[in-house]
Amino acid sequence: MNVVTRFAPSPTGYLHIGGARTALFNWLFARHHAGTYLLRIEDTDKARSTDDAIAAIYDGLQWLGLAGDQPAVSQSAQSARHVEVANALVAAGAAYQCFLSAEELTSIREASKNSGDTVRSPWRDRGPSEAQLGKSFVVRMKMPSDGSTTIKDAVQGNVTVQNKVLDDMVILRADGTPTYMLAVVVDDHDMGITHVIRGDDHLNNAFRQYMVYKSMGWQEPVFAHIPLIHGSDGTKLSKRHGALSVGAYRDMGFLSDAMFSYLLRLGWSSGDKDIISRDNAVRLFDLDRIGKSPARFDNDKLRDINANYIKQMDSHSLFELIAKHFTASSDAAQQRILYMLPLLKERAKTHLDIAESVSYLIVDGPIDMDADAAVLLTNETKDILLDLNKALTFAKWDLEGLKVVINTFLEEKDLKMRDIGLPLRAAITGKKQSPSIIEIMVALGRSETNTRLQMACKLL
RNA sequence: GUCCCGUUCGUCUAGUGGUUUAGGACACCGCCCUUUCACGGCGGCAACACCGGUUCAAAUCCGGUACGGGAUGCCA
Repeated sequence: MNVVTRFAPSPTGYLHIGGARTALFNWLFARHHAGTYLLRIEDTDKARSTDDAIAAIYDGLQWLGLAGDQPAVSQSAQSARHVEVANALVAAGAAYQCFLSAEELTSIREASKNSGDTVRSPWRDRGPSEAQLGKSFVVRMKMPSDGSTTIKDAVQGNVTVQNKVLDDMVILRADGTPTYMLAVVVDDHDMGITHVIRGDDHLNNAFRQYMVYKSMGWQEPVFAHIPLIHGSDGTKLSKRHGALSVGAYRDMGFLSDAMFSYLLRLGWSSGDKDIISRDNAVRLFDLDRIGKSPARFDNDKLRDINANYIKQMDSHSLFELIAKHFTASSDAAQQRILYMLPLLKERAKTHLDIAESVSYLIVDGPIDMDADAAVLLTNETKDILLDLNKALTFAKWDLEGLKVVINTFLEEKDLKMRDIGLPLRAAITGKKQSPSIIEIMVALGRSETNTRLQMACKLL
């Protein structure tokens, strides 16, 4: 079978984490089966849909490498077709016109809540001859009142509901526009979707939609309802959990591949593997490896995965990433950063961590001194550092050369590296923490190191 | 209320009736490495929601309870 999947977001906001993972699973399943992955914008609710949201969704998908194989279909553009199907459904007796007023509906709902019975419109049993001409109506599906329906869900297994609990959903609004419940079925059918992979908040809807397939004599797709992603406290992901949009994670410095890898492992697994490349994911992905319980979003784990990807990056790619976040004052500064990058990336969770920590490599001449670093430079330590600076005059300026000179200096002064390491770092970087200070001296070069030691150690 | 789904360390998960003293990863703690912070190495803490049943044997199968989630919209 030629597999066709789709990701069908409603454009009411940015692409959020949950949507991104749904897109990912659809993309992966299609790729695994050498099928097609399509995009559809579910904008049947015109009031809530915006162009900005559509752009943001495309942007997020693009970043994750989950753009559709064909231009996205706009659901609202298909409304004539949806209406046509609705009319066919009415003609076949599978749907009916309902003239219930808002008040009547409310009281029926009220009554059904008390009795436990499903909401039913009296109009489902009235013939077309009783239609109230000129009055507005909606079109509802006529759900069977007995028997049961079983859906073989690829993730949830066999799920059965009694048909009598299915409500007569509205498929055409009073203004004649189609609802999502109808549009989703018609579009999935027309687009030849073979596998509907979506959030399990749609599991109940699947039974209602199933009736449309049956009434139209259409083959229903394979359903795969995947559990939603929850926040760290186990509740539905919402604003108070912090960032939700894919774009926000990109802005926080997370790599596309890391996000891809993390999202993949949220609810899906392949043995013990934690970090899975795109290629391997395509090769390994399968619906029956998707878990049935909701996963919580864990920022620490994401950061760890991202750190792994950062470590694997080559220096030049990494430099391009971080270079957007500062302006190097000279070519020399660029060379210093390139030299230090292998060391810097070992200690970073995101490339932003690196960009924020290299101020001492960017500038030439005097550097900004952090307060906690400044206190390490007492008059006593300044004297020692100035002496060291003199001793450095004839050092061979590479890692080994510097080590030799510094060790000799320490022996002569009867000191240990721990006695001068911190002040030396403070004087040269203006910081209390950094990678190996000797490596930094190598990166900075002789004259820049001398300058900084002299500037920082001027006695007051 | 009714219907549907779920429940293994704090978190993501491995586990598909005996291979399990329930494994890995993140987080946390300790030790080592070390000029600092990290990284890395080693070690530690820590889970089958509960109650019954089936079976020689159950985290795994069945039933119930509890808790969580979803649906019950002229939203998607």
